[in-house]
Amino acid sequence: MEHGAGALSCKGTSLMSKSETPAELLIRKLESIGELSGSQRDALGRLEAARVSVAPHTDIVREGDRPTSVTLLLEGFCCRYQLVADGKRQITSFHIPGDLPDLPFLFLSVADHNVCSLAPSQVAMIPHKAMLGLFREQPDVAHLFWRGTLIDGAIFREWMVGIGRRSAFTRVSHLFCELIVRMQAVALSSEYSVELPLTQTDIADALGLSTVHVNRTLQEIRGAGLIELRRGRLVALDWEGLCEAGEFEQTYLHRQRTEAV
Amino acid sequence: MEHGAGALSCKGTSLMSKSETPAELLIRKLESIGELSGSQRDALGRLEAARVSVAPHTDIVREGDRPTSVTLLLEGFCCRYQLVADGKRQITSFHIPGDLPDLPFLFLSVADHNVCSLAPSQVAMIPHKAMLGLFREQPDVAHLFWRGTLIDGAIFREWMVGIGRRSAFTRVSHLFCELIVRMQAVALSSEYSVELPLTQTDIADALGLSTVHVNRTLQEIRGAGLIELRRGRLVALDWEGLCEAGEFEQTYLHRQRTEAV
DNA sequence: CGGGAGGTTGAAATCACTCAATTAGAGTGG
DNA sequence: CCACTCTAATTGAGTGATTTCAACCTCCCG
Repeated sequence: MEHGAGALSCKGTSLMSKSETPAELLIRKLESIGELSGSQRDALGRLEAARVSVAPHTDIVREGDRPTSVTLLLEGFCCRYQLVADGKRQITSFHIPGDLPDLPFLFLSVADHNVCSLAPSQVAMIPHKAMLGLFREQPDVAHLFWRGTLIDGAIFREWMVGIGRRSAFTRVSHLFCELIVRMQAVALSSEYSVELPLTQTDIADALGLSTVHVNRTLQEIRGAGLIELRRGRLVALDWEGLCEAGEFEQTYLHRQRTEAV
Repeated sequence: MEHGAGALSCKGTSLMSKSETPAELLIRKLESIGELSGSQRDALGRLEAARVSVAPHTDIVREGDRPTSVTLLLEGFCCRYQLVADGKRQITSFHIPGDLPDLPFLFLSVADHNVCSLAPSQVAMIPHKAMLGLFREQPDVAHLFWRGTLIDGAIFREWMVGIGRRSAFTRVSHLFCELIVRMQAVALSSEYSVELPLTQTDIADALGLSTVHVNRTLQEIRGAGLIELRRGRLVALDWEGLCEAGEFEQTYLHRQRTEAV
């Protein structure tokens, strides 16, 4: 891991896909789920943060940890996961740039699950103290972050419904719909095409399926002409059809507005 | 539904199991997951609230609603649930007295799931305005409520792990462990015995199983001498064994302390 | 041009579901 | 107090979705 401390508003390095600062990304994310005033944006810009590169498949938080800072994903992809007795893995969420996967530990203190990177990633680490200071200064910003964690919860519930009550075909389609909409919201998609560095094993562990079955299900979805998925790129060839196949209703994502592609 | 407005601190009616006010219950709940100062307790006591009786199997919130108050469950039992295309139901959480099942809609505005009672229940309805006023006055209390919703999220994740990766036997055992610990935390259990007004269909819908399979699994768990379950009362005959069978680790519940029985 | 991770395939096994009755229990009204 | 009724629990049999196991293929990367 390379470290680099500094203000969250420092300019992005060459690795940033756009010349955008971490603060700008965070603001964009928050504005995709609510509204910010000028002074609130300013306060967010003053957050201190350390910038870190994370190799793929590296744990960022481990069960039992007591994190002292919050991780803002700048680039890449990561997930939350838990392991069960016999070694099986359940991925409980995927995270894209703009997400704060370990924000819950700001108030839960001790980590009850793991967070790890799935692709080479860049993150900004914001000390808990800085977050709490921001919340004291701007309580409404705290409420917006809270809203963010509540949307996380809504996504958990939606996944639960999928794992518990939907067929493999529906589940996989639904996941793709969700990821596309979420990535659109932070402008990480061109049309209905997104970069998706997931293995079939990752998808299986997220949806409570076996790899073999995910493989066969993907072939079905491809066969229905709904998607194309190769080399880490997912394209929805038939968005309407994919939504229908996934029984996807995006209300649970609680977008303020969906940004045009 | 009978209505009755008044301060949240008004004395409970005859139906209250203990002569405890709604505010006292709420304080007890919050203190099971964190700490409150005297002035914070006072502020909680000043919350205005309307008291309502709810018949069993009555929806309290419906998908698409825009609630304007928060529901504090005083007595009884309720759950969150979602329906899928073919009519199947997934219960995403169970709620016991002290819980605020629709708190998320304070910040999400539009309900993305349903909340309904499973038993005859008493609730206190606290206007959103009153909650927001409390949060303005006592930001740390807001953080404690936030912590509560984060624990909700942790429970969602744990359920996801169960539904996705654990056997029916483990899942059912785990659910019982969780409910017993949660009810102990608000002193609703005597020893390892709790009132549990759930049908096998409810359990099935919560765990992503069929009723038939739940029935057979219960027989197995009973057969192993771990529990007794009749007429709405669950008794853990072998607590250690039940925890082991359910692979139950209670860290995810993030108790401040576990109250003695 | 290996080597390795990830993807694909086939066949057999199984957990859990569906369907369809049957039984038990709690509440109701005569 | 007993039929009646409705809901919940239970049982058996047959089915099916998904898993497991094990092999093989493919593509990327050094």
